[in-house]
Amino acid sequence: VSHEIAPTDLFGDPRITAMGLFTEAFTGVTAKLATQIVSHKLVMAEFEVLLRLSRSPGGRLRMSDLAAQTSLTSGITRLIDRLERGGLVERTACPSDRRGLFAQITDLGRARMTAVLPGHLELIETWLIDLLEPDELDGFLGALRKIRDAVRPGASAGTTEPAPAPAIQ
Amino acid sequence: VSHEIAPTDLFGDPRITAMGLFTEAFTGVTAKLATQIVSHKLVMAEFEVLLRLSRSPGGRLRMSDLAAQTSLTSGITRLIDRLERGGLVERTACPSDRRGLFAQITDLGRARMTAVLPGHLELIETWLIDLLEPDELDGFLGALRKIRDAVRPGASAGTTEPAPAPAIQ
DNA sequence: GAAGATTGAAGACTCAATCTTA
DNA sequence: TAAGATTGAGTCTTCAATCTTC
Repeated sequence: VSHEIAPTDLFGDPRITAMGLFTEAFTGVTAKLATQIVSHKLVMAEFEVLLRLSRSPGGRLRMSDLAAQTSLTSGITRLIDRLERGGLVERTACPSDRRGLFAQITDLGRARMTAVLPGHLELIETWLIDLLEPDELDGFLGALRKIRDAVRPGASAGTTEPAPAPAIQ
Repeated sequence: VSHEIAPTDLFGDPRITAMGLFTEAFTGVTAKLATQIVSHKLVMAEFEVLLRLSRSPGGRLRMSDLAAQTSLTSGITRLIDRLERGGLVERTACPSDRRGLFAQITDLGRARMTAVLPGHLELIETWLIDLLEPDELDGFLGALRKIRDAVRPGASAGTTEPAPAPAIQ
């Protein structure tokens, strides 16, 4: 990109700058959202789980599906423990496979989400949507989709389409 | 299936989808980078600290500056403890203010970074740069810069004047 | 009193081992 | 034997309290 930078200057590489921008923008927005979520007695990971359950048919998902979809690779058991202790989710048996368990959102859980979401959406609007011109936003989301599809093949199932593809790696 | 979404459907709001895309893309890229960093006996936060030290004049920064710049709000002391135990950084006194301490990268620390960075840069190229067309990348980085400047005023030190802090959270 | 940094305690995450069921 | 889920041990993070220096 730039001819003025010596090829041995690893630390000043523009790719580092690009990734740094990605990190600072994302963690900055996330910090805004986290503050509001915490004010409703939830942490980010709990909010994420409740949101996915809210959007799932029947308000429930298998523990293993939650583990695959969220960033929590192995901590999902104790996260559901905490939510269950607070009455926001319930564990229910899976009839077709007795190894499996559903995490099911409760009425209290839905009420909590209904309380959190309006403010949450406003913050997304303020710190993401409103900062960009309409076509700039389109380009931004298009780029994110390309990246997401590349780094997380098969992850487009839970967000827009209810069709759950069997996870193949 | 294309039908209108009811205005009261909080859970299906497109703003949720936009933020979800942001999250999945970022965490997906980060996961790729983390794997390579771990293979060099570092974790992401340690790599971040060493990178900042590498890019700083004299290879050193105040503990408080590191705490402010990274996502570690209060854990910087123990992170430097670990790096110092591994011989990658050293604590040195700050002559002008005896309350302060510098974290200084060692030769061993620089060598470690020199070993990690080429592969790191390749991964950024593969999972971020190469996925986008040149002008698409420009637009993407421009959008990230706008967002970063809004959510982290003052983080773009040296480029432009720091923006005034927003009045409300 | 306030800022820079460290410490202890509590909570959360990760990894491997374990248990049950397919 | 493999998959879904839980558990225990160790590590890391967070929060408030503390100590030193400004």
